Amino acid sequence: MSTELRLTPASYIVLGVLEALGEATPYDLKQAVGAGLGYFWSLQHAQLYTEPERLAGAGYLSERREESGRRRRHYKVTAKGRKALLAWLAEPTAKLTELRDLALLKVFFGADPKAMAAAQVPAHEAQLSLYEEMREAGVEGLPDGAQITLEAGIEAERIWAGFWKRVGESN
Amino acid sequence: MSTELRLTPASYIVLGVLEALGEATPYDLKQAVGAGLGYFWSLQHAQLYTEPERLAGAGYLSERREESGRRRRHYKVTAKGRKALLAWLAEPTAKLTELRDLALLKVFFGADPKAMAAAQVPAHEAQLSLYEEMREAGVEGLPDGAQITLEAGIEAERIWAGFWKRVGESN
DNA sequence: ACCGTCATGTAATCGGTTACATGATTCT
DNA sequence: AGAATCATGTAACCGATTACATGACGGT
Repeated sequence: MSTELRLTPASYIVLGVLEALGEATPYDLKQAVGAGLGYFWSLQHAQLYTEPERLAGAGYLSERREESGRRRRHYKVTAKGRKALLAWLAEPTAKLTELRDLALLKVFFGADPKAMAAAQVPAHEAQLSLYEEMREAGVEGLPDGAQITLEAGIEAERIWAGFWKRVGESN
Repeated sequence: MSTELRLTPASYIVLGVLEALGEATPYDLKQAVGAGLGYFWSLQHAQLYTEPERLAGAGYLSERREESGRRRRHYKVTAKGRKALLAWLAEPTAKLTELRDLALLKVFFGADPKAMAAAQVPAHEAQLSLYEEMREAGVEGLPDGAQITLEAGIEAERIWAGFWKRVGESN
């Protein structure tokens, strides 16, 4: 049965969110991802339809389809899916993320750093404010992982705002 | 003639490197990318064969093929290519890069932060050392853009090393 | 001569994105 | 009732990755 398939980060996002929600439709996933995770790892909404389908086909999810009306698909993590998720979570990674920052790429190839800074500073500051508000709003309720992730996001935005500010001010 | 085509970051990397090198084979590109840029935005070597082909097909590059021996392909930026590159460079971007960090993703979904920190701290510190050595080695020679990018890399690694260290030490 | 590594490419696959489309709801 | 928005999905394309393969070259 089990069609072999490669599990990508998107796969684990679906598994992880679904595990937290219990049972959900692609639209539920979209809402859940958009509520937080999506800020640092977003997915196209279409992928929240195709990825569960892939996973269900390989036995990581079970699918239940409504009989009437919208015939929505509801997915749930199976034992196999849960096992895969937990195995992935249990394995720490030493992998480093590449920056892949478009603004930096342009500067690397000779774009005017000052002009880039002028565009980047406000953008990073806005994102920083947003994250800080999120922290205020949900101080207690957040699960540990989400809390740590949010802190990471705040630090990152703070750094980049500062970095570009300095670039913009350098003589 | 001009087949329309979307220019991706990979396209601009090829254009940018090629503009700096004058004329080059895919292997030259690979070497050039690996020498620096690749640390923050890497490409598969196969893409350094297919992407120039795409670009040449649309008139952004000219192609010259060796008659004898290896029949290597040599590419050069055309006027059209140069124009596209410059237009891209001239347009500052306010786009923010998502973190998309695998370690953070796992922690978000419940992986043990301490264990993750234990794997991430040394990795980030090693990368930091590497960048600092690069800075020592090439203090004067680097073009401005590369210099700024390197500084950004150093800051980023410093932050992340510190971040994970704190995560690992928190009680 | 042989072997390992560097160099050079092609083929096949597929995840992810973009575009297209229609069904429900809610609000005025 | 009509418009706007939210919800839900499918289809097609394609950039990027993976896998496969062979050629040249330097050293022993």
